[in-house]
Amino acid sequence: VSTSPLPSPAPARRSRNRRGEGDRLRADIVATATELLEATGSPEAVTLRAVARHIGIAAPSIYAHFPDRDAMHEAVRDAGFVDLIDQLDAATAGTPESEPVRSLHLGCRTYLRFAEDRPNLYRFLFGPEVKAGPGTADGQPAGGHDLESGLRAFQILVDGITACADQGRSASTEPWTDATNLWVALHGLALLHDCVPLFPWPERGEQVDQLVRSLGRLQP
Amino acid sequence: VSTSPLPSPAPARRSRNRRGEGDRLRADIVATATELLEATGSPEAVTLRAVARHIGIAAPSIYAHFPDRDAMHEAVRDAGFVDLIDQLDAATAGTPESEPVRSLHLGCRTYLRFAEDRPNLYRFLFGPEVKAGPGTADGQPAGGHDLESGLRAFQILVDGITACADQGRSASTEPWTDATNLWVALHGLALLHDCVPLFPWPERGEQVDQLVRSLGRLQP
DNA sequence: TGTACATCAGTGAACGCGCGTTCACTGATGTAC
DNA sequence: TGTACATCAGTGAACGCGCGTTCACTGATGTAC
Repeated sequence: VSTSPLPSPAPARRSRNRRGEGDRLRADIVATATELLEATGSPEAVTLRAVARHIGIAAPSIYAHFPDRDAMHEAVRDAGFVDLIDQLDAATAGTPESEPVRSLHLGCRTYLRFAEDRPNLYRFLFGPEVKAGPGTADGQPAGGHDLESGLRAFQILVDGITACADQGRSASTEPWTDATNLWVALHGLALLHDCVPLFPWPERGEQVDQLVRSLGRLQP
Repeated sequence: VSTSPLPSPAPARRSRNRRGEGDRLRADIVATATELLEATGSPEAVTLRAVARHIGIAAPSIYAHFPDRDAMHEAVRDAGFVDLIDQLDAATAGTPESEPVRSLHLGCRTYLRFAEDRPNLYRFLFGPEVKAGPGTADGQPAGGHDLESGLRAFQILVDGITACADQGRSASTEPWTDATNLWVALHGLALLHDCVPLFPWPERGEQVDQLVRSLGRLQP
């Protein structure tokens, strides 16, 4: 019926895990839920039934690994943050300490490439989870979920600017504040880019570099 | 059952419009749908039935004014953009041409206040609408919806920076590019602020001013 | 002034759907003796 | 080596729900004559 790769259920039925390997299904669930999210862009489409269909299991099987749908979503978010931080770590780990400017640019470009490559996942990671009280229909952004993970990624940015300032390559006197501004700008760029694609955007790499220079107060 | 103001349906039944005033229901639908969106933060919660419940009409009555649910959502978006642009126009219209810097700051602060006051609406305005082909489950950001409206709001920013540059208050040589950077930063600030409220944010007004100065290349 | 009638602004019941979740179950896999 | 049995990794049917949408309808409001 559908020709797109993911939303059509897997044809074959998944073979049952051997004893003691039940946790493999958990990993499959998170991976499939993530793919589904990336393909559809909407968390509401990542239902227990849809995930089960694509894996080739019965829907109730998910309950062995997650208490409910929200827990599954949270697992997707957690795994996504791990991916993001891994990529940032990998990108900045390769650069020598003697080149903090290059390292900072690299980090920011990597951040943006992640958001560019996986826009729907990125939006989900930083999107607001509405948590509604039982029986109530009103929702407030939960906020603070994964604050730890976010702060860890953010610290990379602060360290980058600090390193530049230490070597006289940046005029920043408040790296934390400047890093905040830079993060904010990268976030906005990532989201607006894939939300208003028809806008006459400047060349992307150049725009990132410009933001890094301006907000990181890099010397010309 | 619920104590929150909106999600509990209106108690009384709405009195029928007089003849020739059927369009008043349309306005009520858009207003109620907008309120519902702002209260819940999730477009999925803005269902035909929920809107009808709160107005005090039967759900099928909506079909006299909108062909389907998506059309209702689009009307909410359109009305939201009108609100935003009205506020921006009002804010900048009051400042004299001799003070372009103040005008630019005012415009940006107004933009951000809108996003701060109505975060769920703002996120919806600039959020991606996924349009799925019939029968298919995959979604791509529609993009380009309301590009006109967006460009009109954006032009205010470009004009602001140009005016500053004309009077030697900004070092910008490419107002369009600089306005893009500024818009991106404002957007990111608006979204991150209400999505990660636990982050130790700098004072908001100051942060906006800093972004305007840096990205608008204002002279100290 | 009276009255038949068109139309406007809706209503109420019903449909089929996919969803989250529950429940009792099943059958292969490994283990104790 | 054989076998009873516990447990692991799930299954299949069913529930109640809210949803978008359809359909035939209704009753007040205004209008033509």
